[in-house]
Amino acid sequence: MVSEQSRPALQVDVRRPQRADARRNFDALLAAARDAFASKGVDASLEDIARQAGVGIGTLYRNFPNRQDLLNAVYFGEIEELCIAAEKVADLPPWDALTTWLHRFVEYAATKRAIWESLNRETESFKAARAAMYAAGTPLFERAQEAGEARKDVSFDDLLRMVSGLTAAGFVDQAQRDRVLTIALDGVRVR
Amino acid sequence: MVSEQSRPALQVDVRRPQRADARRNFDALLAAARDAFASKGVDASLEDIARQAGVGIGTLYRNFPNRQDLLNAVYFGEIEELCIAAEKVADLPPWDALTTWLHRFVEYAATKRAIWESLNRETESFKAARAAMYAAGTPLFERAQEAGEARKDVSFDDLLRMVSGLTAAGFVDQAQRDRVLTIALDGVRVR
DNA sequence: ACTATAGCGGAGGTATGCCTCCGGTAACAA
DNA sequence: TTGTTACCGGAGGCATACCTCCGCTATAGT
Repeated sequence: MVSEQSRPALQVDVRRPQRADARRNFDALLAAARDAFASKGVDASLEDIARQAGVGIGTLYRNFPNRQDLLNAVYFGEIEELCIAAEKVADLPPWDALTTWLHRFVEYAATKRAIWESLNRETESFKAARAAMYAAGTPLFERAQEAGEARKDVSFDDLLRMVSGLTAAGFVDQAQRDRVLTIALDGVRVR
Repeated sequence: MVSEQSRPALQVDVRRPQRADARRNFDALLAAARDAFASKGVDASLEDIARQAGVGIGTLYRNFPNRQDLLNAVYFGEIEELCIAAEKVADLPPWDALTTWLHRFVEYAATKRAIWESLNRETESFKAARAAMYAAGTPLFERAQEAGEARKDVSFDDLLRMVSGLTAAGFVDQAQRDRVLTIALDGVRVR
């Protein structure tokens, strides 16, 4: 619905610190948080994350005053990558563009679980991020529909929830995840 | 793999108490636990469950000495219903039998989330329950495959994880859940 | 080299959940 | 009705997580 040309700001007010040691810690925290949220969901222990990052719990809370701030930082980062990825596939054929993007979605989104769990959250910031992601992906989907490749009785919301639901779930291995994803996407394709 | 004729025992050693008040509490606990595990996942608070059931925490622990016992009681009950449901659809046409069972799976399984989360658990009891469920569902799937209705490059494990993954996830409403499930199942159908 | 200060990190207060224990209550039999 | 005892339920000990506070450390500018 929102159709600005330059992607909407989607900025988080978490500033990267100035001093070198602080920046190292900041980045380590983000990386650890990304892993933790991905493997344990949004309720991962913050103390674990700090320990994993090799910093004290105090440092975590200085950079990210509460759980939500940390989650946002990771989450919005990934959403932004997804938006960029959507732009990059724009010149592929409709169906390829869509599936390529969705596969990138699966690869990139280390926080799959967190993304999924937060799909229903009603925070302002989450709604904004969701909107940005939808704004990026919807055109790809509509193009595939108009090209007669994707079913018209399916909404983009259906599709995205299906994909993220599947990818967030735990499969035996990556191969099975891909296989199942492909199967599910086949259901979306016009036969 | 196990192919006994009468469904394997799959019994939990949780005996329903004798006295009338005790039985009431026992049943209330099971019902509350079913709800809680469904809505909050396997990590739902046991104190909440007791409160919800209107009994003291002590009563909960007398009936189910630990979280696992309670989870098993709920979980195995549902698995058992699923096994019975599989027998009941045996005389439908192959594809209908399969999808009917899967839809029943979605309806019955109030503990969808718990079932899903436990799919990867390596407890003995979980492995047993999983085996029972697979033993019940696999014939339906193989029949659909042999009838040329279901793809042969998909395993029953793929299918079940796809379905339970989807149903465990949170959708906007039941209609969307059904819609997405149908789409995904279309991907399994031979075109 | 020196110093001001941004940044560190863990001790500890608060909250919440798990599970045990035991004094009291009420169901059921006689 | 009365006694036995199965059963109740919450207080409280233990563990864990959240988050704050503040004395110490190490960076970066001069």
